[in-house]
Amino acid sequence: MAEDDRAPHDGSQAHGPLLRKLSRIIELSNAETSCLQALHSNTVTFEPGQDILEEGRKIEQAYIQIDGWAYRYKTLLDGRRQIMNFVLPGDMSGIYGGIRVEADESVAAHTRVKCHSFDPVDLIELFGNCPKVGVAISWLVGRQDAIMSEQVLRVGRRTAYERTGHLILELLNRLRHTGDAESRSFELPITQELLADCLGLSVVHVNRTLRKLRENGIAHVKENRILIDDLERLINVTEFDGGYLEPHKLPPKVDQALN
Amino acid sequence: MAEDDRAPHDGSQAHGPLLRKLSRIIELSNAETSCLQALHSNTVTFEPGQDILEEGRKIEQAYIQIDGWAYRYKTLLDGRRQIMNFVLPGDMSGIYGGIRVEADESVAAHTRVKCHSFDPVDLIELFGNCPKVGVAISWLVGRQDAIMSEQVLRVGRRTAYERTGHLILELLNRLRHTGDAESRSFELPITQELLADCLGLSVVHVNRTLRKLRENGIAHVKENRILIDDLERLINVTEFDGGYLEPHKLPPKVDQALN
DNA sequence: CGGATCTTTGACTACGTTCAATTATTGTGG
DNA sequence: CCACAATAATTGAACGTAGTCAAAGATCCG
Repeated sequence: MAEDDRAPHDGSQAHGPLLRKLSRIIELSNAETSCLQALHSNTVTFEPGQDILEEGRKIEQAYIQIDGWAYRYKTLLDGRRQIMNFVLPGDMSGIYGGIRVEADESVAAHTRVKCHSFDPVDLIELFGNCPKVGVAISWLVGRQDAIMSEQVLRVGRRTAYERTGHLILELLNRLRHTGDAESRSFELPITQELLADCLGLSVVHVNRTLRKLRENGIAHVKENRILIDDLERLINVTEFDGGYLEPHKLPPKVDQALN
Repeated sequence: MAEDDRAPHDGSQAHGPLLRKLSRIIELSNAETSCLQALHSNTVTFEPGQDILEEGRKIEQAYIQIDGWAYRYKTLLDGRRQIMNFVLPGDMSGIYGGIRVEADESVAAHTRVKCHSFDPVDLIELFGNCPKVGVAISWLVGRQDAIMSEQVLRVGRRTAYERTGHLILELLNRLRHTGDAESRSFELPITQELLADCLGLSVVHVNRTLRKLRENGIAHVKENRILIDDLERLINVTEFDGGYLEPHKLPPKVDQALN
């Protein structure tokens, strides 16, 4: 799991999970790459349980996550908590810092989390100086938006069973984009309580749902890994269509406009 | 309700709901304003029920909504539908068109909807040519993101009663930013079925929830208007904090960087 | 006026929650 | 290396919020 971000996974670029992800949708020149690399100069580590950003507080730094699992969440006064989404290697936090002073959500590290930090205001300048990188970042933002959208559908209209299965597939696919998952399994270093707070369910019910998934021969958890036993059926049951996660090449018109 | 976008509401700018909203967070020069105005040259009208964008199809046009209610939604195969969010005057649709070819969600007009349309690729160029406008648009994107985030919390962790009340307050506040709501009431031209699909509830339950809200003297619907009878209590019950909707001035550092 | 759509209510059902207790599993210090 | 504490997973039983089904009013509109 712990990965050296200088070691390429499979012949792709050796610049860490963010560039690995971006290289699939847009071709960056050396100048542009180093433009992005400028955001990679600082490294910070957060310990499990530590807050990376806090709802309502000023966003001092933005982050590019390299390793570990974090999550974006909100809470209600009586303690109910909702996780919007997990933050995985290659994901960014706090990018609105230059524009929307206060954080709308909290972000916390669940495992030990390693990330690069930078001044969110730099991002604004980067959009001006390096439009192609701006487009790449916008693509990421759009993708996050699509993920959020699936999250609303999941929590709002899917049953507990569908919900759980669908999230598993989303995580599988997201992790595969950075080389952090095998074809049918991945490391899931989180508790059922986190899962519950992400799925809008109680811990007890998550547990029962996972059991049903296991009993049906669809997927099971073993030693902090999730193993998918019947991928096809899981896809069918959850109506999973990974299109929203996939990198598409940019429209040619845009590529021209940028060169 | 139907409003002439040349007629200022209250001494603010007379350039339609988008500029009215933006003028609260960022000062735009004449050059910048006309930069934005370039997106306002075409006008389209959609009839009730008509699709503005369709999930999975290419995004041909982006839109700035001037008037009417639309909604972004997704459906499951058996007909379950989840509304991500309502699209109100001053909101944009299809802005990722230049970057993410296919639409991740559908957008449909509920009332008659009037909007300006433009080529989403123009938006990319605009970011390069007119950074201040880029920042303004990014602010809008960030705000949408925050709204989505609240939607996840609402649907995932709030009770039906809290959910319904919270959405009412969100709509009230959003509409007030464009002058489309009074201080404690607004035109709600939608059916309970739409509300249900937004709240992740059944129509029947929405109906019962609205009744409870009415019986408790908190809010009631009359002639397609929602009237809030006890604003303070509604805010308390729903733990509503409108911060995520409010325009904040940009950090001074950013303002400098842009001039 | 008549048909269609929307709202409202009742009765019953069920999915998921809560409470409570038991059984792993993990981590820590002696 | 084990004992103990703490955390996490698992299961049962009872409950409750919200869903489904069905039917009766309202309202809208041509």
